Amino acid sequence: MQHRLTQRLINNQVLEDEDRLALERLDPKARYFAAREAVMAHGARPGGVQWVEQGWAFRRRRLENGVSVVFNFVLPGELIDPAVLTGVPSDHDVVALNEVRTLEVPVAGLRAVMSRHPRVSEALLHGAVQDGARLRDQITHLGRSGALKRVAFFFASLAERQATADPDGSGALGAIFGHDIIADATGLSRVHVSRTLKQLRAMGLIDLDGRRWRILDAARLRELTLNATV
Amino acid sequence: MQHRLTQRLINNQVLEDEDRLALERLDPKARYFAAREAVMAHGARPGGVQWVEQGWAFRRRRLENGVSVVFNFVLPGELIDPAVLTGVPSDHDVVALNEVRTLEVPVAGLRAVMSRHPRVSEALLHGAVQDGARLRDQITHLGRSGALKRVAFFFASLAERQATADPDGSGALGAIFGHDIIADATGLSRVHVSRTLKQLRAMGLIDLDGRRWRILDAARLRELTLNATV
DNA sequence: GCAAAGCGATAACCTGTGTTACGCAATCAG
DNA sequence: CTGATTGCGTAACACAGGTTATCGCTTTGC
Repeated sequence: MQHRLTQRLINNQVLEDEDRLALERLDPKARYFAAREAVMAHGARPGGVQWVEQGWAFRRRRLENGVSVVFNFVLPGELIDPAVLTGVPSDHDVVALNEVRTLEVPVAGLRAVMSRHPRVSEALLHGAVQDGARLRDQITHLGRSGALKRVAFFFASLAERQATADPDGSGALGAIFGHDIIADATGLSRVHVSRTLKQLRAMGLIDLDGRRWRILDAARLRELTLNATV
Repeated sequence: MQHRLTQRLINNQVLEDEDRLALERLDPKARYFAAREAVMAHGARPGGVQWVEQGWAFRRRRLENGVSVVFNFVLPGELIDPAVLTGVPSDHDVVALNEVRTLEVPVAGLRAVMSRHPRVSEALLHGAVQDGARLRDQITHLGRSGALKRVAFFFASLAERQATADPDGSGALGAIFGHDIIADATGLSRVHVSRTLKQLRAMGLIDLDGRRWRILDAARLRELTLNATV
């Protein structure tokens, strides 16, 4: 069976057939999580490498003061936490947004594949580098933009990522989440998120469709965003 | 010659002797940069992988509006930009803080070593994962802490990183930089950075020694910082 | 089916930080 | 040696966004 991890790694165009086969031969074990259940806990050092096969999750860190921060979302095909490959305990938890199915292989197994199939390592490195780029974008917005741009950025990157994972989409996001999560992802208060969402809705960029956010105009959302000089 | 990249990769404890030898056999070429000179430009897709051999650099992104953001510092032994290994153009530039010497090997050369020495890839993956962790810490502070904690965090992480790179240090930082860089790294205005530094100096945590910052109390700085629940 | 809890909207008020402006000292260019 | 530039300190003022509180609607638990 060709699962989502290989699909995604193949997208990065470094894998050859034999690499793919080796990954598939690992025969991963499925795990299921309900919405809001922790797929992996902060501080854990699990013995298996997991990736999302179906559903969405998000990365969150809880602080002593009860404050929490949301980093980004984990979409199908992405590793729950690349850090398990390095043996370092995780620095955040990963929480299921809706019903999530993951696949898991033993760390040792994947490492063995990596050592015999260097392109697999390379592909994982690509993933980690891409992750870094997304985090830098988030830092850029947290540091240097106001509420409207921050929330626009939040939705724009979500829309983009969903588009690559599921190109036929209609703009409705694949998960349901409330203001609190947007607040933690943008560094704003819940009240101010509410004010800002109202604005974005008035501008016709997003809308709430039942309990599900819908992206109405991804291009204009992206324009609102802070853009780097080329 | 054992250079800084191998030293650092060895610190991650994945490399064996043969890996180290392969890296050293690449026979890197030295390059020199003056303070404030760009080691690598945003948008570049260089043919060589560079790492810092001596001196300090920092990562910065300039935006259309003239605003700029500083991500973090590049210390000896660290890659200028892991993205060159993935062929993706760089999303920020890397600027020398003082006199910097880098070493460079052709991308193809390092990739060849990676494919024959899987532990080298693994070590690079470790580095990328560590980088991600640092970026998440920065996001945490930008999103959920005030000016004092942000600036404290800036100095605390600088102090820690310098301590691992150069454990015998006396608290004086290995580079000279002004308020503008602190402002871009913390997402504050220059004026408010000035106010905040005054506070931190009054608290006896840092001090200015000529034009060089000195960390007086790294432990208390770290305590001031936002800490994750374990 | 009802009470309780959760979530979103909105209002009033407060404050941390941005902005603008100016003065001073140190460094630099000629 | 001197004028220009750059970087830091400080003050006055403005405002974006935080905080607290209240209300209504929806969902959840029993």
